[in-house]
Amino acid sequence: MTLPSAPAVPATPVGLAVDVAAFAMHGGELRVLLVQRGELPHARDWALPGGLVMSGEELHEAALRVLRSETAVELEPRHLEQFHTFGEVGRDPRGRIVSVAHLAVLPHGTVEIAGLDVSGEASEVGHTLGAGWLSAHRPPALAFDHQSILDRALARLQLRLEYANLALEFLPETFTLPELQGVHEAILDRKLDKRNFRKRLLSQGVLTPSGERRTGVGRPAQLYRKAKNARTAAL
Amino acid sequence: MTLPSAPAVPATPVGLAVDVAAFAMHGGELRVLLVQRGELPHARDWALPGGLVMSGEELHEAALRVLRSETAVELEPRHLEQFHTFGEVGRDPRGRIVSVAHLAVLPHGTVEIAGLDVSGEASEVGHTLGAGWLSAHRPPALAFDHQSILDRALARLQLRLEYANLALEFLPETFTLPELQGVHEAILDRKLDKRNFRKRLLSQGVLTPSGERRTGVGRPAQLYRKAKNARTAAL
DNA sequence: CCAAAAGTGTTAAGGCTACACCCATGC
DNA sequence: GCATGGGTGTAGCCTTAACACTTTTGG
Repeated sequence: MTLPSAPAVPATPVGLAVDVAAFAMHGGELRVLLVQRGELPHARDWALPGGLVMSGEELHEAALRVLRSETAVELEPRHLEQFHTFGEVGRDPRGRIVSVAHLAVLPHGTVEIAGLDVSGEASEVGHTLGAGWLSAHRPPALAFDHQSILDRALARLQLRLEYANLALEFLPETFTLPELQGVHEAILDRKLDKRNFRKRLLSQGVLTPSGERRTGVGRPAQLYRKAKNARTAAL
Repeated sequence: MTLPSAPAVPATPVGLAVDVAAFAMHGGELRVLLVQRGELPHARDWALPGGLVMSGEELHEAALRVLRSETAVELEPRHLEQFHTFGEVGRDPRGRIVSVAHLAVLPHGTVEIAGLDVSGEASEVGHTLGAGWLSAHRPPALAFDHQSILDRALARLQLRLEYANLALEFLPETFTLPELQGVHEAILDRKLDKRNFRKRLLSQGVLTPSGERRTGVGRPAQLYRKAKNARTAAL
């Protein structure tokens, strides 16, 4: 990086922000955390949580901060990664704001604890009318360029199913294979073949049978946990 | 994106920059454009071209501007994409600077025209001692965190060989299959099997024989050009 | 005719898809 | 005993990797 001591054009500061697409499972569906804006522009529209980056703050810290400030409880993501920076000049009517978009994965149970699961009235926190976990594949109309951000977040999440095993981070410590398949299906938004899925996952060696079984309606299912060596990262 | 009207911590502005890893082929080797810094910190060290983003300027425009300001000639990239944003607090000793890193591909002949091909004295332009096209896989020591940026740029470039057909952008309009294979090998930094390479590329249908042949030492080679429908993009 | 580089096919192995029935449990 | 969901195997296809010789030209 070369910083010319006297740039040709005066360098009016550019605002730097983060936006977070935080995903969790609820009722077999993939949900994304959205906030209902309380201020103009786009008042009452839904948006991804976001905010300006502070000067001594790492990008991922800023992402965690905005995530936590939008909900009453302290969300603890299992995975957090930057995936694209949105900087188009006209993307925010308030001025030049460049946003580093992040993808977050929250564990099982998050939706039940933090925020309502449907578009109903949620806890009123911060500068928003409320927050809610809404359908990730069929969200309401979003403010600014947040639909593009969400589209790209979903694409990245789907990539991470293959290369990393990010689906595991959506589940509790122990889980059954049908549950894991449900997470894949919710993320990919399509059905998968049971036998092929089991074959593939078991041959990857990322699952260890816990020995326990989950009982309920129908035949009990074997419980698994993430193997010691299982990786959850990729390029 | 939610911009709280009164952030808890005062939002001292964060500097926003771009850095560019610009690649071109030269002598069967993959080269990257580096500038030798004329100022502290890291004076006389090599670095990727970069600079602050101006307030009305798109990110890709800023990337093009720094690319052009470092070399005498007007470089015209065949491909330019953002690939990661580097924002660690301590990455630049001069203050909080977040940099959106870009990958650029320059066509055949660029190295010969714009800048020297080795680490010798290059044209003195701008705020640097000079610029040069140096080995991308075995570069000299780089300033700041630029080695990490270069590593990641190379990884992205290698990805783009598979999904897009980015290798085509390194070559002149017509080229032979052994030349194309050479580009792949230079980017991947390993040898490929000739028959498998030809089979794969020809079956993709992105190449059209031009009918001409390239003569020289040994048997003349068929010339190809990029097919009309060939794509050069991916996620 | 020799050097140099271009061009050409086959085989084996592994991964992916499609597809239908039996099993264990609770009620 | 029946409803519910869990669990299992095979065959065809395609993709990938390994591997050596012949062809065409210029000098």
